[in-house]
Amino acid sequence: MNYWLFKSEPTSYSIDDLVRDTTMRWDGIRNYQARNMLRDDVKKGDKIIFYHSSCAEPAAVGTAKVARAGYPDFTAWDPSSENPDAKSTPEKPMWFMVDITFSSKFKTQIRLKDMHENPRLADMRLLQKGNRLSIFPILKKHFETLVHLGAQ
DNA sequence: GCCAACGTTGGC
DNA sequence: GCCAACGTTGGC
Repeated sequence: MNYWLFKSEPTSYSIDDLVRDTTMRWDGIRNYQARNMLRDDVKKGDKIIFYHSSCAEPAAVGTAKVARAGYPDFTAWDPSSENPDAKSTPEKPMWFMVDITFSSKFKTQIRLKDMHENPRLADMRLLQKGNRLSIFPILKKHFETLVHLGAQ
């Protein structure tokens, strides 16, 4: 069992969209580090912190779980998709995606600035300088701390 | 393999 | 809108 943090811009896809959809495809990732994790490391049943980025109040807003482990991101070879990439083909897929399912929406969202003030979260990758990956692993204690704070 | 130019992310 | 911190591209 691994734990992850997934970033999403709420104007594109928010926790409320996930509440509505229940399950969604996490597609369109076009970064090799993130791709490698989606392909090799994100497993069914893994737990996810859903995080809103690039918005007025960046914050962890809920949890989800992996419904389907990595499989080829077919939006890459669909020219009409939002993130087409002609270098990826059905025969040789270059990009991967996973499916995630809604688990919970936090009673209180945990703002980025609050995370910075919590010593238990100090070593979380989200808070490291220069972090720009859209998904990355976190520790169990990070997940549990965020869930605990979100329930208050 | 090096590195400059460029593009993107994301907090502020 | 600004800017730091990347990642990617492409000439050499």
